[in-house]
Amino acid sequence: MPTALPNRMPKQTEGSTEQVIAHVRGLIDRGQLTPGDRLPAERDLAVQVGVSRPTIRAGLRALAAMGVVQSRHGSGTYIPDGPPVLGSEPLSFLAALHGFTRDEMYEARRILEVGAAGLAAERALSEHLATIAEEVSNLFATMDTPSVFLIHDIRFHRAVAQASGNPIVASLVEMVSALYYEQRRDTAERASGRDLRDAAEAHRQIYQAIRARDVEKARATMNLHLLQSSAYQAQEADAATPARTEPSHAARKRKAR
Amino acid sequence: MPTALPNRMPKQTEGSTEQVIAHVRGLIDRGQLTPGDRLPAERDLAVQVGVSRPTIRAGLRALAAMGVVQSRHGSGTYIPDGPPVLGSEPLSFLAALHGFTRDEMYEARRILEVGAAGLAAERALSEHLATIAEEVSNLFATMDTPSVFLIHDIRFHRAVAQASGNPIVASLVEMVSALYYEQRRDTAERASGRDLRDAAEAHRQIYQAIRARDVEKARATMNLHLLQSSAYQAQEADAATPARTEPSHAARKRKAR
DNA sequence: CTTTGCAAAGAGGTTTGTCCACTGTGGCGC
DNA sequence: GCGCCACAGTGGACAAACCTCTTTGCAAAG
Repeated sequence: MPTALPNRMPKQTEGSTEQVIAHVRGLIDRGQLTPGDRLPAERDLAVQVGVSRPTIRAGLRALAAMGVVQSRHGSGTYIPDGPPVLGSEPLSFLAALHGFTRDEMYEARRILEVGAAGLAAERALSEHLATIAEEVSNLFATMDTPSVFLIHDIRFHRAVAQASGNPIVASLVEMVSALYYEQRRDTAERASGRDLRDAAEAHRQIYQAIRARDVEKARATMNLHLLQSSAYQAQEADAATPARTEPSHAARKRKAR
Repeated sequence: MPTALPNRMPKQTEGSTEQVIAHVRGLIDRGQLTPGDRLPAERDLAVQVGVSRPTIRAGLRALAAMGVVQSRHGSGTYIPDGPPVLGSEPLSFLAALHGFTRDEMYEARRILEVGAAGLAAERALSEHLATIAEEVSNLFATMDTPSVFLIHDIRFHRAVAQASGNPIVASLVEMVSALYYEQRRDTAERASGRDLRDAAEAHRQIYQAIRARDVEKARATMNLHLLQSSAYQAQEADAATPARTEPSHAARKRKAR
């Protein structure tokens, strides 16, 4: 039994589960763990860190909840590859807990996406422009099926965020957009054909402004688009007001302290 | 074998740990769990959900990592009270994994905080103005101690974000600012006295624009302040160490153990 | 030689059982 | 009446299993 483990003493001063997170963080900072890599097996990690396997699992579970790692049953625990992504569940929980309104969400989207559109107009690469253009055409092609339209709507805004060239901004846009999508997919059918046509046209104008490298126009068109979308949805909500909506027990959300 | 027994229905069907998260989510959506409340004890939750206690712990650990709940040893697990907060660790891990640059971080801050400053100029309440003003005076009072100056710097920007009246925007600002603070507190001492004086003056101008309800000026002064801060820090970095960012041995991916 | 099928190894997922550390509170002694 | 302390309840951690899924490689069939 080879003893003399490197970390044996500070078990009590700090939580063991934070040791796991710190250990993984150390591996990342040291460059020994990059996107796409597989982490050591839980049983091996338990030996390395000097804690039990359930503790390792607790730490990995926390990292998975943060989106840092991703466990695949039977295969291993990996660091997600591809563009950086921030989980949207925390924001979703916050929305449920604090009762964020639709207007607040659209306002946050406006701030983020207007900025992203401005950056995209400055530095979008040709591949980004191609992706954006494709989604614009997809929007026009699916105006008759709101549920599919919504998917391309999301992809358009994601593409613009990517084109901003700033991964932090792109991640934030993605996070807030996910919240919008989550709320929207249930009510997408309410959208009128005219609204969808207006929306598609608005997206086209945003694309053209970005393509023309017109920063101010890109910001202005994106701002207008989101303001109009917010207004449309408010109208829909007004139209479909009273006792009609939720299929089951998800209806009442009143606070009863 | 009779399959659908109402009495005996274990959790074989789907991931047990997601059941825990879904259960808590259900409690929140149903309004039975609001900020400040205490969750049932782990042993009780295990009975309610129908899984074992370690599974409950795994779910709660994930929720804690998302910032949804907060466990206090010996007391219980609570839903955090106060303003909504998004954890900053996920963003910190993303920064370490994908090598976010300081410029990208300042750019994200600029987009968010310029928007927040504009909203604050529109609708800041008197209490918000008072907090902002106090931090401005604190900045001028602590120009000789950079580490303390940094604290009030953070508090000023947090106060502006709060004054925006949009909790989503405030949370996002907080998250990105935390990343800045984490990187900054180690190098705060490098700041020159002149830079701190300029920074304090910039904050004062932002405050005055917000107080005057001048939306455009609030946005412009905040934008300028963050651009200048970014430039200052770039100078500091150049002066201190010509090149020191990437981990030297980030190449080896093979486990050589 | 290629393709298909399956079994074994290895990975994460879950459970049961036990003990430890901390917190809050109420009762006991002073 | 006041302060100290023990107790019950809570989260934290460890251990030893067992299960399910994925991967992989080898053998049998074509």
